[in-house]
Amino acid sequence: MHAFDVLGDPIRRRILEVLADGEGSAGELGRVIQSEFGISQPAVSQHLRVLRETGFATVRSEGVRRLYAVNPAPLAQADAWFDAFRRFWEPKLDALGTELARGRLTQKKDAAKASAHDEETPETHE
Amino acid sequence: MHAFDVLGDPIRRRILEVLADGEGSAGELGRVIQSEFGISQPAVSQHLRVLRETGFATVRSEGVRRLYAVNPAPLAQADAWFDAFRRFWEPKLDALGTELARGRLTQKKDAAKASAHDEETPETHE
DNA sequence: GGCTTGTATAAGGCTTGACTTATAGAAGCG
DNA sequence: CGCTTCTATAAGTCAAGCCTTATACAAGCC
Repeated sequence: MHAFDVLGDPIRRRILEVLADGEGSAGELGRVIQSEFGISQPAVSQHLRVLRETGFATVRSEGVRRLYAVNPAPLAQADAWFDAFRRFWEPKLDALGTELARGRLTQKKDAAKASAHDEETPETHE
Repeated sequence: MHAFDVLGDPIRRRILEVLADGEGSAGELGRVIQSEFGISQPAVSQHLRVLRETGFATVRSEGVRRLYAVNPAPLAQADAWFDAFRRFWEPKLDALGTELARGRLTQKKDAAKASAHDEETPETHE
């Protein structure tokens, strides 16, 4: 599943937005999402699975709870697709400034580490 | 159709990438896409329709040709979704610098104009 | 151990969207 | 005009993904 397919689902986007405020248990997320979208607990759990398996979220167990958190690397990678188009709407910045603003220089290693997951170039075309 | 659903398709992403190098006719695009993905001419035309109808591409007729070009506004808007997560991978910039880098200040009017299209808040949640 | 709470998986139905082939429409040329 | 080129639309098939209900599993408590 490509990154943009993952982000194509409004429920998964919402889950990530909630997680952006800090980690949360499956139950907490479930209550928020169920109240907002009116879907069942298993449906939420299935979305969490997708986020896990595609690397957009990480989990850790704490007692009976499962605590989810945002994993930034795949998000940063998806966002990088827009690089080819930024010149259409961003004011000119010198190259170094742009790199700094984009975080490419300081985050290269992190991106490499985190993308050890998969989804690198799964299809024919990326 | 949400922006990320549009971008979820690898063929549509590829079309936009090709168009990033400048406008091209449906036929030129068709030849590239067909050779790369092995799909039919109508399939390409249908993808072009989606890009047109969602505002990601514009068309103008020139004789018998139909010339497509990138329309940056919806792309910029889709990219803006990542704003909530940039702090995870971007180095700190003072607020003004960030706004400049993002192009929000100088492009606000363009974004407003172009989003007259639709897709603003089509579903219950955005 | 048995109950309760928290979470995940299984199985099946339904919808959506992307493809195909066939065909239509529009512009230019002889 | 009739033919060719370029592009779009129509209709139908098929697969993928998201949902539901039912159920399983895991941890803590009595």
